[in-house]
Amino acid sequence: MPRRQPVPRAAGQATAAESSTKGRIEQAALELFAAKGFEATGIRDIADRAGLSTAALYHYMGSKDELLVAFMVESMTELIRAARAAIDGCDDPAGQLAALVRTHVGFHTLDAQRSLVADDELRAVSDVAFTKVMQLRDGYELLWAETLDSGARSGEFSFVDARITRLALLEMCNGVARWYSDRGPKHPSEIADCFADLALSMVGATRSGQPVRLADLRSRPTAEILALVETELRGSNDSLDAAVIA
Amino acid sequence: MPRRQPVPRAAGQATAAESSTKGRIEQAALELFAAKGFEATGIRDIADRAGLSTAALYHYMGSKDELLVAFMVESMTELIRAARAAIDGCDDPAGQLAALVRTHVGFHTLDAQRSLVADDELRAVSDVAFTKVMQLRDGYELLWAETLDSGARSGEFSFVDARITRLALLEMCNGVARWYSDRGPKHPSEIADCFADLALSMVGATRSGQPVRLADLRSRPTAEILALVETELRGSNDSLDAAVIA
DNA sequence: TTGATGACCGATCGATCGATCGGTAGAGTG
DNA sequence: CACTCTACCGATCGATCGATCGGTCATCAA
Repeated sequence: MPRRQPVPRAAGQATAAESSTKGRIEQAALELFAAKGFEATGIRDIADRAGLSTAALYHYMGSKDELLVAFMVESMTELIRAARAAIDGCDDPAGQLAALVRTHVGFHTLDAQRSLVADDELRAVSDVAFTKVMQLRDGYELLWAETLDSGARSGEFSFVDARITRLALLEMCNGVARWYSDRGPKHPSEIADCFADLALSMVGATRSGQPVRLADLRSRPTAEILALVETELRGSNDSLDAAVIA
Repeated sequence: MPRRQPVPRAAGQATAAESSTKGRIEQAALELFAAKGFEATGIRDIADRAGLSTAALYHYMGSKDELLVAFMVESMTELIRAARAAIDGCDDPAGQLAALVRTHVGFHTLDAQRSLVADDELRAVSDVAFTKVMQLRDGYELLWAETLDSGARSGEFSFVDARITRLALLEMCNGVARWYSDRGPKHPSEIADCFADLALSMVGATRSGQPVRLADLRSRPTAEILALVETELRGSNDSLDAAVIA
């Protein structure tokens, strides 16, 4: 029975997540976690999909739990970085909100599986990792809270309760990863734009009495924001290249 | 070791879900499914929490899967009935939307655990049950789709895409069961009102050019809608009484 | 040619899974 | 008193769980 050869890889060359054995394992695990849930996915399922034995899995990973935690930490870290970059230099609340929403929705469409797992499997991780992921999430939600607060203070936004509005916004945007399909009728950028308008309406964004829409904003174009998201996604999907470059 | 006596129960008397052994099992299972997820919950966990042996469990239930499916079918059926009752006699789209949102949010706060399980564990049920639950859910979402469509046709609503708006609304409302706590600062009725306003803003509800809020509607009061929800919840939480009455 | 290293596998560990068995205690019925 | 029924329980079933063991084969540097 032939063994798999080590994958030749030139430094700096772009490498898809599935081309390395470790990448194949992560991709297999991600697909199964997203489709069946973490608890319902066995290591034999992962091994089968990756085309390996269960023993070989442990040559590349620590444990099933560590795999999940890695997905979550990576996902949240990249999302935070993308969001910071998207609102950077944007000082009006409406523009910030539109940037946050489009970044979040872009992330949840372009990497729907990892986003879904990161959002929904928190209860499966142990106390230590749970705390770490929750801290990341709190930091991310702070970006939203600050944007909503500044909009409310300046009078550009009007809503009854900031906390409830933030929770509603975030759940609405998280939900994208639950129904999005790349075979659906809408491109991620269309969905992102649509959600930005929904969010602006939701918070009652107005300027000189008139409702503000995405088209009215002198804001970063959606293509630019999605490019930011893709940069973050590419950054971790092949951590090998990052190691080579460093 | 003393055996548990059969619980004496007068016909028609109100009976909390936990007072019968079957009710205790369902309550225990529900709490665990909601907290840890269906797959992560073992029948030994359920038995321990209900104060029984695992063998005794099967005196009252068919299987772990049947328990889950029952939760889902009950939950969806009651939600549909409550929603139909809430929009009954309400012919303006804004009033219908406000009724749907408040019913949904009421349901997801007053029975947060069952709502959470019904929404999030669909992937754990087998093909046959999956189809059945999906049909129920499709029927429910049709109520929302029709309301959004009629509002768009009449010009009272304005949004870019009806499907995306519906999905965003539903995910936003489903999310309530994920963060609601009865020890939180807001009463279910306050959350429901807040969400109704968010939804009306989101769909761009206007009347003669002015934004429509919940307070502007000649709509069923929230207390009345929550009472409808509670009636539905009471209806199934003690199926024993229903059997006695029938 | 040898020795080290990376990539992997077959076999198997103890634990836990959902579910079932043959029972037993006690209340109710005739 | 005998019988039935409900309400359970201890023991255990085969299956599957995540994880680990001691290997084997191929590559490559010395």
